[in-house]
Amino acid sequence: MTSGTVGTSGVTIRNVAAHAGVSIATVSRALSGSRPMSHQLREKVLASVVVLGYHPNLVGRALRKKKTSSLGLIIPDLENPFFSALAQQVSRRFSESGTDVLIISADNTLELELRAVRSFLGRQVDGLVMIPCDETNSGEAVQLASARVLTIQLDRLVHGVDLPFVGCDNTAGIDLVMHHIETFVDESNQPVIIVGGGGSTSSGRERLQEFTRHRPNSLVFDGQFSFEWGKQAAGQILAQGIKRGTIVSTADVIALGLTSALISAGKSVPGDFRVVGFDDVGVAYLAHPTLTTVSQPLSDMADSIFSFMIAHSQSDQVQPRKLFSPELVVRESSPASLK
Amino acid sequence: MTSGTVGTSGVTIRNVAAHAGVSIATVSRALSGSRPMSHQLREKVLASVVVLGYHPNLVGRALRKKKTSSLGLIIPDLENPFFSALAQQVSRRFSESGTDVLIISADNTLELELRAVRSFLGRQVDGLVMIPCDETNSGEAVQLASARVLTIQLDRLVHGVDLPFVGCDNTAGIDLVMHHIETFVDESNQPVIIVGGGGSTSSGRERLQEFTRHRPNSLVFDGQFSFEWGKQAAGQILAQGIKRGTIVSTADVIALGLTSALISAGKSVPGDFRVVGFDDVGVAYLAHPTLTTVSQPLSDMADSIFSFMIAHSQSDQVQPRKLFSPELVVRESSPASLK
DNA sequence: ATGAAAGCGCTAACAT
DNA sequence: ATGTTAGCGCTTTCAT
Repeated sequence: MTSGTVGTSGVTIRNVAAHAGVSIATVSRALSGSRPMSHQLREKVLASVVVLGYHPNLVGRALRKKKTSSLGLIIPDLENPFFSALAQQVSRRFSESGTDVLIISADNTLELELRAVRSFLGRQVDGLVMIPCDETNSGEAVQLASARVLTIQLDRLVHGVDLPFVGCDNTAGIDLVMHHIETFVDESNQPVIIVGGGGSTSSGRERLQEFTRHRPNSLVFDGQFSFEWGKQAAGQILAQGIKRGTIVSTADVIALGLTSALISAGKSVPGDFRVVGFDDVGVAYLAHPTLTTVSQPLSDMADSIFSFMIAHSQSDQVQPRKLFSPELVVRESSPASLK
Repeated sequence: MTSGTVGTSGVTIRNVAAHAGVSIATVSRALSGSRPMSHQLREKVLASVVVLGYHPNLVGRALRKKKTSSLGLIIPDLENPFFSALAQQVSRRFSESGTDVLIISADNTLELELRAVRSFLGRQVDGLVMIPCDETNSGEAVQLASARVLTIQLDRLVHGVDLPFVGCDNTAGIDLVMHHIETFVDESNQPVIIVGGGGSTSSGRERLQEFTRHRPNSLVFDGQFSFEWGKQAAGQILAQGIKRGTIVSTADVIALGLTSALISAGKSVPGDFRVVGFDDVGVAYLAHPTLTTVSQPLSDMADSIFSFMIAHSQSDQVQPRKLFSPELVVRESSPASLK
């Protein structure tokens, strides 16, 4: 091989040093600005960098500095629009400050989630943000992570582990929904029906519990956080001969499935069935009818994660759980009017 | 500090070697199985690994092996459901074979896209898959990437760079749509209107071109790939006093925005306006009415990327562009019936 | 079959 | 202000 023209480049700091006629330390300093140096020499080095097309090997740098300027983000499912939106906010917030956010999807699998944790730990990320897959069974993954790197749980809290958490005040969110219903719904005409997303995540469970606390005698259908379950639930409701109701669900993806199936079955929303969601995902306002739902302050949550990561890397105080207050967004599927 | 109980662990291969009373080379071999060794010794080493809670430092390994067992995936926008679905498929395919897929969102910005490329190159990913942001201006990022690592463009082709590409046969997709229209639509009653997603991406441009080739005299509205643009386009169409039509759009996100705005304005879909999308994103079948659209074989595309990456790392043959044939999915927004 | 030692690319002491 | 050198954690020759 003559001179690396193509392929995996392979031009190192040593090549740059040789080309510029300086030591490798000088090259390093010219790039980082970690020490004062003559302007002239710096220019010379920078010129060589450009000529040779040098790009620093971040692996070498990371090994030496024990720092990667990266944050790992593990999400259960890329296709859930709520998680995507959350990921986008976190990405944006850290990008602004020069930290690369690397995302791995756990594909709703505990095995892949654990592997993602191992991968990120091994790759020496400076911090880890995870939306755990499961309230109890993600414990191993979360514990492992937090024992080795600054870790924060997002949206879902794993049972029994006392670790930093940023999420939404689910109880308050449900209370907003119930207040809306008590104000605008004739429940003798459209009784409350609850459709949950399963008890395997904290947010799912908390929301479901608060609903049943308000309406202990209401019908409850419980399944997963998916469009598909929403469709099935609608089928089950109709199969029971129910003709009218106010269906409150613990996630927009469920609510959208519900609405879709109800309308396909010839029902009117909100005429026959009112439907209320939770999360305010982007498509909620595109649905027909547009979806009444609970909106979470995603951007504030991302800010909070960022602040915590910064603060913690300096001092060593524990972070309690940080809950953000959601807001009710009233749209067509359950309007602010009687009937 | 006494003995690392908490924090960034920091137990290295050397600690394991000391604990097991062997050399670090032996530990390495016990873990990798790269050389035959006595069963007894291996067990001893593995026991120490467990006792000490050792996890290999992948940064050290990568520096030495010049291989990271990771694939970089750059997507323009996490919140676009089509990209999310594509990312999920790619993730799944590579995960199965032990390669970690790390995702960075470019947040629809050329600057962030370039930074993502630099980041992945610096982190020495074994391969890079990118859905470029822009047909022409992503050239720098794609060129840089491909000069240093095996890179493949997904879904969108950057103009003028001759690099591996996996995508959909957009022309064929539009032809399917036009054939559907010619078969089932009375165009004197519902004339074709075209709503594009802008000319800055290859798929957007190709689809638009093929539409206008079929119907050179049709009205054309061009914007971006977003729900919001779909809503605006509907407003523009109605503002021109148009009462009926067959609106073909170059992406589902646009079609969903269109449908939403049309129905809000009191129009019937497909009665007044038929609407056809492209991509078949998950929510397309939840919309009201459900969306007639062109479906891409995402899983096959992911397989193709995987095969190519494997093949290329062995031989060195060039990969031509790989185009997959889409299928038409007929739903309610433009049914297979006249009127 | 096992150990000793070199070295991947980089930064940070430590010299000068 | 600049150069020399040690060493981050790991794999892989090269010895034995």
